[in-house]
Amino acid sequence: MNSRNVTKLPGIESPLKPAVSDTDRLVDELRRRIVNNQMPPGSRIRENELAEEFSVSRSRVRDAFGILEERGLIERIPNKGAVVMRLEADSFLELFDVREVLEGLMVRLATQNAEPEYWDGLIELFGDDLEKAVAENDFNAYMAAIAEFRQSCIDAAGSGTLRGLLDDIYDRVLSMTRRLMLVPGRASEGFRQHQEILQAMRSGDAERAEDLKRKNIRSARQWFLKYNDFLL
Amino acid sequence: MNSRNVTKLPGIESPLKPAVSDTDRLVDELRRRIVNNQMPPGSRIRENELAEEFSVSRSRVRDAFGILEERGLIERIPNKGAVVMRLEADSFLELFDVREVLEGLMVRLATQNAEPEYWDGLIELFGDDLEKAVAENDFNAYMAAIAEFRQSCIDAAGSGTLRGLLDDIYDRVLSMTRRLMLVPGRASEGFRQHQEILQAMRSGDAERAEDLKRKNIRSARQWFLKYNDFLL
DNA sequence: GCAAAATATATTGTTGACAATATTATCGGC
DNA sequence: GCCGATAATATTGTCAACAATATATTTTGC
Repeated sequence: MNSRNVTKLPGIESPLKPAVSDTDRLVDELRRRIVNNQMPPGSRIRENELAEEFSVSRSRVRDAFGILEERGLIERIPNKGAVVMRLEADSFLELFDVREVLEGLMVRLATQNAEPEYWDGLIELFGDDLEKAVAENDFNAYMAAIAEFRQSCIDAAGSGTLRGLLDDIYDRVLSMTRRLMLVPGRASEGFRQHQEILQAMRSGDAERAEDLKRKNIRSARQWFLKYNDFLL
Repeated sequence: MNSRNVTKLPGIESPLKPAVSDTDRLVDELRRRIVNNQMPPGSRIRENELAEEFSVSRSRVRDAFGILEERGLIERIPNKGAVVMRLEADSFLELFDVREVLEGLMVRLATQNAEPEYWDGLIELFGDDLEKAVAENDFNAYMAAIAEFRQSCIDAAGSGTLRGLLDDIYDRVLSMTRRLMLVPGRASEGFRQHQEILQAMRSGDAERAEDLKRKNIRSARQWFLKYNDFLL
């Protein structure tokens, strides 16, 4: 798969990407800013500003915008400019739907492809310490654990096609995931669900793991629906 | 088929944007040629040739290439050029996997959202006449029916996000779908499966429809696996 | 003073020229 | 004739100037 779809997890540097063009660097940095809410939805982005800031020609910025647009991270209005994509509640619900089936597929394939011991590290990670951290509202620790779970699953699933789709979706929903974590009770529920999923994966029950993962996303969807007035 | 913003906001295909740019026209035409095998996988595509043929500047061709690359239809090797993406057996299997869950989601949502009578037209289409046509190897009629089934489902599902994903995948697998139809027995099996799915949808059983659709793709995957020496 | 027209500024869209790189053709040496 | 080096050609990559469009400001008429 093309190099552009490689998504860097926050904080993790991907070492296997030597040949990065100016455009790629721009895409990466802009993506980072968008998913970190440094450029909140609706922000206007001017080609000249970025070209100057990164000391590249405006053409490169333009190319980067094209890619970001195709990924659904920004919106370009002809002759007016580019703004960070603003998601409505409807779009989030749609994204939950596709996440449900795609992440379900992810854990199913991962379970089928990996040896049971592959999951021991994650099972330990999702242990008592993290449970305590979640109870004490240490969201950074939980987010990091979730990210590692996700990455391990994608790696084990071994499908570049799936990885590309999930990475795209991840970028679009990351900020919402973080906000959803603040809803009282959601984090601890999500934690327990991940424990269950990991048990199913460890025991090699791919069908059950898929089903549990789907339930996991569905419940997240429920929480979102209930609190979307506060979340959006 | 408004090409560019496939994964954009859900809802109305903006009728107020007939503003098709040169780039959009190029993307559409190249997409057409690729999925119709007029430009078979591996074909080299030169920027200058296309620029001249369509009487546009090379920059537009370049922009179009960027979009096609992001959609996985072409591959660009730096300083070497662009070639129509060549899919290996592995990639096809990966695509079957994601099709399984995404098309399953498609029929589930469609069943939930549409009135039962919505499917009467399709049920009639998948009737005795088409069965006879399939038996007599009239693949054009069958392909057209499949396309209509697909389009009706996507419309009923009403998810712009899902539509975007499915459209991308469709482009990548269309030529394979056509070839798979030639395998003796596959077309008639697919026909029966679609009849079953439609029955489930008509009766409002979304879960069953989803399950049947997933089985449908899985069986297509089996046929592909068995005959991939002839198909690739 | 206000509204509409006219002007000025800022921003995006497009192009052709030029640079960098890869591919092909040519040429000598053996 | 074959092989490697070198020149010629073709193709892609980059840029900066210019055009088109939208936005902000000023002017004008009443």
